[in-house]
Amino acid sequence: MAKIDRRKLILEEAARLFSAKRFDEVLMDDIAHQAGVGKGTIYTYFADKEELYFAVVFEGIRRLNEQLQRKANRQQNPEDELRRMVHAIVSFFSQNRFFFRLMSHEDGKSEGGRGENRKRWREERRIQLAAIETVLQNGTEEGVFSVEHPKVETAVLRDMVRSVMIHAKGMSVEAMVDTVMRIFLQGVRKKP
Amino acid sequence: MAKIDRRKLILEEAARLFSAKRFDEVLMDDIAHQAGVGKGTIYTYFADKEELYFAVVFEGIRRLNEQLQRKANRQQNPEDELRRMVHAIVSFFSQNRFFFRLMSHEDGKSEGGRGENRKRWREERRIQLAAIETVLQNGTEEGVFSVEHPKVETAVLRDMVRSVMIHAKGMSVEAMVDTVMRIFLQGVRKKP
Amino acid sequence: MAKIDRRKLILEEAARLFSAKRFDEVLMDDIAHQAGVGKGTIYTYFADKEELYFAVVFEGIRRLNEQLQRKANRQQNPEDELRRMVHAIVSFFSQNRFFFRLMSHEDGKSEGGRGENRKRWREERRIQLAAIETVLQNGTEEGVFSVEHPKVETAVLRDMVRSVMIHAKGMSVEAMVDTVMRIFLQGVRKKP
Amino acid sequence: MAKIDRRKLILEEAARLFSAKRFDEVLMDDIAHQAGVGKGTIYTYFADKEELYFAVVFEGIRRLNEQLQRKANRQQNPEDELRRMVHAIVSFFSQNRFFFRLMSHEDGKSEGGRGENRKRWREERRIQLAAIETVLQNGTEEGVFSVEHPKVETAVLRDMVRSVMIHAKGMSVEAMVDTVMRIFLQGVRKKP
DNA sequence: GATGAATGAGCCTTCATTCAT
DNA sequence: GATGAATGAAGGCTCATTCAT
Repeated sequence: MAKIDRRKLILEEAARLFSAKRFDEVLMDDIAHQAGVGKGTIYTYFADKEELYFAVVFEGIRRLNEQLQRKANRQQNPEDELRRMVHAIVSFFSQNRFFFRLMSHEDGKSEGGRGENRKRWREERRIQLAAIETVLQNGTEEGVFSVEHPKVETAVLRDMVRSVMIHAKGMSVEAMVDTVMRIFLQGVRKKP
Repeated sequence: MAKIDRRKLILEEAARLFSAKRFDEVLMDDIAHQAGVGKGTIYTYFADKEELYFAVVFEGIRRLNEQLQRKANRQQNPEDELRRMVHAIVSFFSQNRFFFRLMSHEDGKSEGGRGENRKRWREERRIQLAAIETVLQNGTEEGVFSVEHPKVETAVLRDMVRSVMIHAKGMSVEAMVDTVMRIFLQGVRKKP
Repeated sequence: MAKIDRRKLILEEAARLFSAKRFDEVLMDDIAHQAGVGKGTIYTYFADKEELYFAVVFEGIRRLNEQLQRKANRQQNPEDELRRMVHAIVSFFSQNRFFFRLMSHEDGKSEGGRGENRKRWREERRIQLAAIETVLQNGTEEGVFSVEHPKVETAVLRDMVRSVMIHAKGMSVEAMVDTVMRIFLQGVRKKP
Repeated sequence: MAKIDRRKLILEEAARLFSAKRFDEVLMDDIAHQAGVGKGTIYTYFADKEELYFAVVFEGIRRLNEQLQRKANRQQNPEDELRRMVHAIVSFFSQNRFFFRLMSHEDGKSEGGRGENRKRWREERRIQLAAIETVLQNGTEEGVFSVEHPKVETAVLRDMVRSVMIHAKGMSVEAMVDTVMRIFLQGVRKKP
């Protein structure tokens, strides 16, 4: 028993490699070798390099979405719920630097990938942002938040997390969450 | 006279293509063809594909830095100066979607490029952020801003611009600047 | 079974082609095609065109050295032993015109080849000549030969073989051996 | 005045380079640069790289033939005349290592060069060997030499020179001539 | 199912040659 | 005539993909 799940192994090593190098710099050979499987085996689980690549990206998004869904839908004050979600994102990426880098890459690219993936990519991102957006909107309805363009504010929040993670490498998870929340909630303007 | 500057031509078309597709999806043939020069000509100006790629990236950074330097160093109140800089960034990228996408890609990549480029990349980014950071710090000294981690807040601001530009595609430049400034300065927490 | 040895196949066809044309006139495509293998297969066995080229040259030298070693070390009179070796060289090259031409090309070239090959080339040649030199020296000790510069005389003998083979194309192997031996042993001066 | 003869300059540098490297390793750029002329200038004097290459080879042969013709046709004893010719060859090549190497390369090649050059090459070589052959035949008629295959013995003599020059690098011109003459005239068999 | 040797389409790069100055 | 920037045909090499074992 404990039969190794080759698909998962491949996915993990591919994530590690794709996050560290350009698509063309990552060789199927490398992935196979790192995953400890034969090169042909990869093609048992994934149609081609591109499919594997997107499988990696989607897997990352899926896992994060899972975390976000788990943290959301709780009955509590919007600021706390928001903090919980930011915490979930930071935690997730702290433990999955690969996905973090990967998902950053893709953002904003216009082509690449058979439109099929492109489309799914957008959909997954939509789902992810929707989870956060819901919290922002609930907060607005409760008079706690003041958001003018919910979708934009949502994206900005998520990207602030990304930014802090890149530029505050030494910081603890808690400190990063605090920093994001402080800026996002109250801004940097000195209060009287 | 008015001899065509082939180097510039190549750089421009390369920027356009690299911003739209993955590195390996952009063919030297395409670039040459789009730039209306012979394929060999590219190699007169750039050692290889990678060097061209980074030349494009660095050219974008250089131009933006130029804009930022021009807008900064003015004697005025910090909030206005900050707005001017955010405006400069948004304007620049609105007119140079290529560079925008390109510079996003590179951020956060860990390898890729003969370390040489990697190093220079970091340096260029440092210069860019320093221009913004100075404004934030001046504002803090004047008691207008309240920043805890200047470098982080600086990066966050720049990435907020990036985020808004990606997610608020329809918005006017002014509206984008307003959105960024509003969130960055006062946050989304409803004021009493 | 009787699986085809692709490395050998490639080596053989490469020898044939390299001996007939200039290095740059021989295409990797041709070699692959002639050998009946895919182009990529060549690179499974040889790092690049140059390595293949030298592998061919070295293979030729190695085979000839083998022949020479087999013929030498026999207990017999030096003239007969020498004749046996000359015979071995002539026979070998008669059956391997490729190697013959190839090995001639390289002789005397000063650069070319990553020094590594250059060095090995000299070493292989040294071994080859040493086999002949030993016979000359034994003969000298036994008072049968009169050589002043053993290394030079050795090289001259080998090159006489080369010369006869080039310029006496119609001759039988035996006749060529006779011609070489006659000139080398007694010279062309008319004896009284 | 003293207008530089560009054609000669190019020919000289080309000889130097072609003798040191493989045809494909010698770049027209290098030749132009070494000769201190523009790349285009080469094409004013030579149709293409191949023509330049053969012009170099033929120039070498022509010069050597000139030397041989000058030394021959003298009324003197055959051995002395032969020695004078061997001396001429050794001297020539000692001062023109380039041509030496170059002419060695070509010998024995089967293809390469538009048949035109191939043909001329054979012709030039024939002329060269004929000068030596004449002396051998005169000597035979006078009962001084004993040659069975004049053409072969002639070629062998010339190649012995080549061989000694390669393998007795330190030797003086005189010593090389002596060595060649000794072996060619009396052979290495110990006389009683 | 797993494997990796074999494959060849595809692309980067080189460099002989041209031609506007 | 001399030049060298520009050119693109040509070819070495890579690497995703296949398939016999």
